[in-house]
Amino acid sequence: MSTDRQTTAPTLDEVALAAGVSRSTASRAINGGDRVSPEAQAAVDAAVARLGYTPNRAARSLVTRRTGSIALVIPEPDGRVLADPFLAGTLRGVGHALDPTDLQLVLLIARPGEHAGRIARYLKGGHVDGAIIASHHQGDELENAIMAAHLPAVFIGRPAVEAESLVYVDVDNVAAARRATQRLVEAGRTRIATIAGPLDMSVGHDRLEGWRAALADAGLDVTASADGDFTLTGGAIAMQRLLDDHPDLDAVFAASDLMAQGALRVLQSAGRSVPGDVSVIGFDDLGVAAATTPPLTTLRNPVEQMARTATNVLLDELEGRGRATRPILYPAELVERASV
Amino acid sequence: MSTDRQTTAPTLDEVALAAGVSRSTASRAINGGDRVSPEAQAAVDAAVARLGYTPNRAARSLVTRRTGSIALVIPEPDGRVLADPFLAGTLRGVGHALDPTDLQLVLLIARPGEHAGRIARYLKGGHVDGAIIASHHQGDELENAIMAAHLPAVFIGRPAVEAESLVYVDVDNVAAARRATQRLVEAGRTRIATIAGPLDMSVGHDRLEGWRAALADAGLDVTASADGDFTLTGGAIAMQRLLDDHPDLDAVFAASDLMAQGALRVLQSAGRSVPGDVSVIGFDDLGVAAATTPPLTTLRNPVEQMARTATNVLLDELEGRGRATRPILYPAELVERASV
DNA sequence: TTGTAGGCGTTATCAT
DNA sequence: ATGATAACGCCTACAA
Repeated sequence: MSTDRQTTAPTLDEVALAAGVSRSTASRAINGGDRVSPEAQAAVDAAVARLGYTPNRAARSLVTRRTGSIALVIPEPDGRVLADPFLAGTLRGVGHALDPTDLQLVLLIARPGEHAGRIARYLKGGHVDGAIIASHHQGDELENAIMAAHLPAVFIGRPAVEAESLVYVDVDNVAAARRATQRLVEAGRTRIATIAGPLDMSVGHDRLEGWRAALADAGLDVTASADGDFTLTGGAIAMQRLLDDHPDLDAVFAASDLMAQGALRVLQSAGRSVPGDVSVIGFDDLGVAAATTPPLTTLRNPVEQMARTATNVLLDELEGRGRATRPILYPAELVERASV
Repeated sequence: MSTDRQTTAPTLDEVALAAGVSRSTASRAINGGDRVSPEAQAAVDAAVARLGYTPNRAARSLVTRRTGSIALVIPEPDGRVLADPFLAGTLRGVGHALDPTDLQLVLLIARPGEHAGRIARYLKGGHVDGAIIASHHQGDELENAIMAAHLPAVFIGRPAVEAESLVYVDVDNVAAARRATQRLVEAGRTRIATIAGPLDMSVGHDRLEGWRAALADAGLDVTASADGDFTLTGGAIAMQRLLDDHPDLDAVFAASDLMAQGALRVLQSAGRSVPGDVSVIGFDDLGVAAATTPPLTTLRNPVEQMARTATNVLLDELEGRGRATRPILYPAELVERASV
């Protein structure tokens, strides 16, 4: 009846011994308990509890050829995304979806200024069972790496390279941007500008397209656009440029709240009141929109939801429950505040 | 000379075969190359490159008894931290410090409403070689779990339970808060309130203490304090309460920029101008301080730096390079903007 | 310097 | 239902 601390972690053998069964039976009892007598099962359970046994992941992984972990890839070369509330939501979503799973989340972040080569190599190295790619740019080679490695993966945001085998979850950016712009039209605005996102990302591209489509529908001019980089400063610079080139603009659709916030400041110092002189609509509603002056009317980006779905899709594939073949698109709802 | 794709990853055996050496020699060549002839080394290197060999982590881990991964623990029960730029900086810092290491970062996030039990269990399970604990509350049991498991770990932020064996990196919160408050005194303010952080976290506690100390030094009143939860809303609520209880206040030190921002809004709607009627100082300077109206004077929180240091300290211990025994404290510099 | 042999802790196959 | 036994891929004495 000694209670002395084992210095090394208990092994399956010790559990088996303590339970009075063979190692194989113990193993079965621990994994699902198929073809195990109730008594054996109970004995093993007790032994496990008493010894505080946890299976050795490495050993298990070696034979099952499963690592028990999936990667969350953030190939942002300049670390920008990390400062974005987008990442927080993504992380939370993935984390929650993984909770019941006992799968580990391995975070892969690109170094600043680095191309995604190292990450691609890692992914191909078989270190993870699957991957979720969170934000990525044209030309980062991730798609090819994933296809070459036959690694189960799902993208959050439409990949730059479209291919049958690449599954993704995304916001319906075109429709959302269109809706936002329509809202501006409904408000009686006629000279509607946009601050677009980076054009090497599908988000940037799609939101710009939605804006264009809505203006085309309304028969309005589609020349007033400038692109930012999803940061506050980028938004401010773009706004300034728009103001210079189109001093008569009366509305702005910004592809992110952060950029909208930058725009707000520039408009303010230019003496334009919002929404008096100029209406502004942002995108995301991840915290900053409610905190600006005036609070931003915006589109709610269901990041967390998307991340959860992406993870579940990946899990389905890992469990052999089949794989999604079509993209999954979420709508982004309009949130009315005070900037229109 | 066939170039056909292997469907399974190459093993050490195949590398050895291709290089014309034994498995052990190949192994040595791959791990540091000690006691390997130049020719053998070259042959192995070539084989590795040609085959695209990557050591199987599980197999290696099984024999070395090292997992090759460390955990970043975020035991925030309500997911709040995730929305905070603090996490972004921490992540970046840890990530960078890990770059040259080929150690994996495993992210452990508490589920909402959950106590840290599951995480403690995971840590004790020997799944990681070490841990960095990012933000934690009194009573989350992490300290005990870590001490019991003899797991190398470094806290970012002073742990609630103080113990010799618990090493941590932190901002010198007391000194910083004191400096901020002094600045307010220097500006001629005499009725200086504070919006404190959560008091079950050492940060909250320490910054409050700094504020008290400075006021005591100046012989001023120390009754005007209310605590928030590091969120914008929490800051706003606290500010309102302060205004109700101490309508004559002329300065506020908020323990975070987010809370300061909330305070700013309440002050504004109460018709108090900043910095005309009331001076405000925040804490963190992680993006929001520069974006408020007016821009916040604040204390720069060197999160990324801290995270990097914490990681390096952990790495030192893992490499047997000894362990830090005393806490490492960083100063937080005052950043002058326009709210004082 | 090199190779041989044994073992790390699990799971999986196959008799029993 | 149970229990030997053989991998899984790698590292590391130890012997040559």
